[in-house]
Amino acid sequence: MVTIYDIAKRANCSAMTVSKVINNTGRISEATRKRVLAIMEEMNYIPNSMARSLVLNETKILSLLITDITNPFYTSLARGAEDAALRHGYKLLLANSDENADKEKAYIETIMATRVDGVLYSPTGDESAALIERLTQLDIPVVLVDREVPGVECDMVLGDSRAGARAMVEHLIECGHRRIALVNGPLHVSTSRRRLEGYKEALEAHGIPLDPSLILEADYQHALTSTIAARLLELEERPTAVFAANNFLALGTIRTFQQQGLRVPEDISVSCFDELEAGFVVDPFMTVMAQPAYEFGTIAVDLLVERIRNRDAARRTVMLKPVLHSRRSVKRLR
Amino acid sequence: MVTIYDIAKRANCSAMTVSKVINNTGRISEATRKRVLAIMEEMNYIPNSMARSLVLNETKILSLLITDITNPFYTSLARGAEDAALRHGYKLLLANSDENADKEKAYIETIMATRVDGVLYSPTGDESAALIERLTQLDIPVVLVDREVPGVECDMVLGDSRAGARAMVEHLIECGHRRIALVNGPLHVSTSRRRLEGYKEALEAHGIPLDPSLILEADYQHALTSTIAARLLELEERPTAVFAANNFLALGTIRTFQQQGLRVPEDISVSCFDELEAGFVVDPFMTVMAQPAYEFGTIAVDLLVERIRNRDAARRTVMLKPVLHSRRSVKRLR
DNA sequence: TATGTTAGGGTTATCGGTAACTCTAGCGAA
DNA sequence: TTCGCTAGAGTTACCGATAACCCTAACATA
Repeated sequence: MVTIYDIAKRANCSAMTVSKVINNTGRISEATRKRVLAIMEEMNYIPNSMARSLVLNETKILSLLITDITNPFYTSLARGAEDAALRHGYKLLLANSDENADKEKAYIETIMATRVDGVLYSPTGDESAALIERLTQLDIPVVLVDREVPGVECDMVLGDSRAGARAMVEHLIECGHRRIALVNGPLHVSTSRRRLEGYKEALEAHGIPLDPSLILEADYQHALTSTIAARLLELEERPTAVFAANNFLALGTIRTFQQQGLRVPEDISVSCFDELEAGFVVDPFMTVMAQPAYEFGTIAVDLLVERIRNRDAARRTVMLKPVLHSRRSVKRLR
Repeated sequence: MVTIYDIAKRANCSAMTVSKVINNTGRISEATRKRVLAIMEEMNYIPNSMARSLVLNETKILSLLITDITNPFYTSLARGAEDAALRHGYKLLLANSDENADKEKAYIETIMATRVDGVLYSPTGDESAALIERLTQLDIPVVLVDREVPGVECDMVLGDSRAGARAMVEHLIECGHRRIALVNGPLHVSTSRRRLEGYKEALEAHGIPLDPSLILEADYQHALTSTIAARLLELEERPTAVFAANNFLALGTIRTFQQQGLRVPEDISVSCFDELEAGFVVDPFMTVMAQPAYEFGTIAVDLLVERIRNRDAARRTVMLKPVLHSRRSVKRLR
């Protein structure tokens, strides 16, 4: 591989001169500059960013750690983050923890070893606190995305899960539903807790008593949802509507219902947090509380870059409002 | 940031000893090993992978450059690649060219500067040949994924676009369609060319004359599809079925038809290459020629890792068979 | 007793680049 | 003529880690 020393030799100058040409620093005569540039071109020189980072103590790399790369919410977020990072002159290193704490830990280790300049972090749960702590100890700026972690202080970009959930459940109530189930994510994830809060608030505001048998907890990925959702069908008094805490939970729920011979929304209504199909599907079916995923990414990167520039600035939290899209999966009763 | 020198000082030994403990090389007494390990833990030591890579001339990073991170085909592929890379002890650096040659070039530059050990590369088109050439010149192993490039020799993992397209069009013919349109991707992408071939083969095999007005060319992303698909509706004799060369083209086509008041499949049938909805959608609608995207990723990484280990091995091409999923978007005539 | 071997470690150079400083010729001002 | 300045370079040390080699005490062997 060609180095600046090879260039220097051929150009009859020192490596420092080549470095100065590359970085446009110092005083270099026009003639020398052109000669060096020509030789760099000719020899197909590619700078070694590791050597550079080693001495500059800066990589110009940001890391984005998400929990599910197959979820459109996170891919949109990633695209937003990528676009923003490029705008700021950073590269984006994407990592996917798959909602798995071990994978997450391994990735954090890699991220630290890579000496990235900052991390966009969607933690798998409250136990991620220790990992965030380590990043902070190493003085690596962190912006939490989508999920917060109790006891951890840092910049965050969050959706308003509580208000969103409440609005969705109130929508169901307005559609005439009173027996409304919640298929929630695991409670060690902040979004699940907030969505549960919103659910409870809505019921209470409308004088509907809380029935614990209508509240289920699954994981945020595909696997277990069906067996869990099936419990709703075994209840003496079935719910008329289900609110799922994310898109994949809704999908699993609907599949379960269909396997049991129920039609959605004729027999039972289903709605969820996060967009599910739009953009992917011919005729969007699901009533959702959509989040501006792309903006999650861009805003988080903006915060992160500012934080890198100024580590002492006040901590900020940006709260993004979700939007209700009323579609066909919810039936209006009577 | 803590270095091995800091550890060494505290442990009363040389940096080399610390390095040996970390890498399990050389001879170190059990007592010293434990002492060093304890101090590393205590001081929160994180190795600097750049310094390491610099001297070892190896990064243990693979790069995956795809053209559209919002397309489920590529996210599945990415997950496969990630899993396989982790299995082999590599990290995966994900980059998204967005079907944009400039972005692609910039990413290739970054990839080279990062000195990754290998590249999984889905090129934006035939013009990518020059970029691949540069990678090869720098002796960076490349595996092409999904798309080949004329004149470029390297390992490849491809889908059988020709056979898949032919089988799909023959399926349409069996369903009674004879006037079948092709909404194709740009012809500077190899998959478009192969799908066009398959389309022609199928027609010819069944004695159906080729009508050039039924062959359209759009880009593989969302933007222009609608205006292009609209042309089909202006024809004197409309097609009864459309075969779209990828999932997003199909989506744009269907949207266009619906905006014009046509129903799919009652008024016109639509099918496409690549899975569109499965996994994302309640009730998959589209008849598709699905590709094993996840396997594209794992196999490509396997090839790449083998290539890294043995640069002189014979070049290999793996061809993956697509599978027809017949669903509701295609109507059986008569 | 002399020599060889080995465990357990240390020295030094190097990877590719950059910061901070130094050097020198040529020119202008005093 | 002498001093000082400046344009246009070059020197040196260092970033953090590792390879390759070197060193020494202790013990075994001839």
